[in-house]
Parts: sequence; structure tokens; C-alpha cells
Amino acid sequence: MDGEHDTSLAKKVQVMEAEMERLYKENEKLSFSLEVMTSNCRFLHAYLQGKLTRETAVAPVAAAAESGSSEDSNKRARNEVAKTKISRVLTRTDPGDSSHVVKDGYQWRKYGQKTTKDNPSPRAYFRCSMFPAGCPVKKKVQRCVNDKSLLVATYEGEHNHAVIEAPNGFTDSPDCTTMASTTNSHSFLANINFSQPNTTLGLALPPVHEESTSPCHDSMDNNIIEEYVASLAKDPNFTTTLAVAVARSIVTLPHSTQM
DNA sequence: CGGTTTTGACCGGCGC
DNA sequence: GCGCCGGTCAAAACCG
Repeated sequence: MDGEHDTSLAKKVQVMEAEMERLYKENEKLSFSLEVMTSNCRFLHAYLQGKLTRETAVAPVAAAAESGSSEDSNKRARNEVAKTKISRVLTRTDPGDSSHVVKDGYQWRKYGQKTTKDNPSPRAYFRCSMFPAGCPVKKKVQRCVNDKSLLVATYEGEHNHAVIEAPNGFTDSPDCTTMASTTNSHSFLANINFSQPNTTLGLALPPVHEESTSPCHDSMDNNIIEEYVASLAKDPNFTTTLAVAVARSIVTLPHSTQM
């Protein structure tokens, strides 16, 4: 790992920790998400300082994901997940709105709905219908058990065609805030992509492969983190989504077999 | 009329 | 082997 870059990143993580502490005190409702965020930042901090290995840093984070998410419970730890690309998107909607509409730029056809054991909200199943000849992508949409105003969309597979609508389809409504985190078995990449009327920011943790330790890191990471922390401080109405988004993005960091 | 949604039935994996 | 559960199918209803 690149020592100088990691030191800088570690400082940023410290700033994030401090900011999260402040937000924690400000908003009781966010306690769960912020606990996860703070915990994850500490593990990442320790990891960056070399106090933890990749495996020990990721394991508690994964455990936090399990405890915070109603879906993908014990039995869902089936190994097919590692093969296909899995993305998870959180979308804030009107809590009274019972629809499962997550505008992401693609056209979907609903093929089923189920009420799952650990979440009273029904889960809807969609297939991509933009390319009927065989787009393999599926989507599951279910309301978050902890926050009914959050829609959790889980995408499986990759589109084999172009998107029709604008790629930033996440910005479909003024108060729609979206987090996307993408994982697969070969990358170590977490993306947060928020869109608010006056706020757009992102955080990307670069892939950490043994053959690409430092060259791919650049100063953009630090700038993005600074922007992210600044926006956390400025926009109290945005904290819920940010908290959940950051927690989700961190906890979905995939395992890597190499440090 | 064609595409989409709804919803009960069915299937397969998993734990006991 | 049985029951539970998540995921999918398919027929009917719905809609533009």
C-alpha cells in the first residue's frame, strides 16, 4: 500500500469519524446507520494504518451489513452471488407511496411479488424489458425494514445493451436521493452517487489489488472525501440518506483474497 | 390488440 | 422425508 496516500486517507477517515459523531448526536433516528458508519470507518482506519488485514477489516463490516439488512439472511448466503454482478441501490421515496418504482434509466417488467419472512413489505421482482432478446439483468425491489421511506433495489447481472434514458436517471425527482454500491468478485470498488437539487457528490474507493497498490490513487479521492464531509456538515436534511448510503457502501465492499 | 401488472401455483434449495 | 422459504411461472386482468 502507498504509505503517503494511505496516511492522507486515514486523516480523511478521522475527519469523517468526527463528523459522524456530531451527526449521531444531532439525529437520534440515525443511530443505527451512524453506528455502522462509525464502526466501519474505524475498521477502515485501522486497515489503512496496517493494524488490520484486509480480511479482518472486511469481516466485521460484512457482519454489520447482515445485521442491518433484513434481506439476504442466513440462508441467502448461497454462493451464486459471487458469479454475477450485484448492485444495490437505495432510493428515498414518499413513505406513503407503496409502489416499487426505482427510475434507473432502464425499462423493467414485473414478473412476481412476494412477501418475505423478515420484512412485512412485499418484494417485487423485475426483469429488464428494454432488450427482450436476452438482457439477463434482474431487479428486486423491497422497502427497507428499518426505514419504510427507503426502497432497496438489488440488481443482478449486467445489461448487454445501452441505456435509453440519461445515465443519471437517479435524479428523476427533486427529493430522490440514491445510493448505488456495486460489488463483484474481482473488484474492490464502492461508489456513492448522490443527487440532490443542489448537491452532487461521490466517493470512490479505488480498487486495491496487489498489482495496483499506489499508481491508481490520485488526489481526487481526497477532494471527493472533503466534499463529502463538507456536505454532511451543511445539509442536515440529507443526513439520513447519507448515513445509510455510506454505511451501505462500506459494508458492501467485497472480500478480496489478496491484500 | 399488445404490453404490463397481478396473484396464486409451482419448483428447487436448504435445514431439521 | 418434510416443511419452510425465496424465486419463477403463467393465466387472467388491466391499461393505453
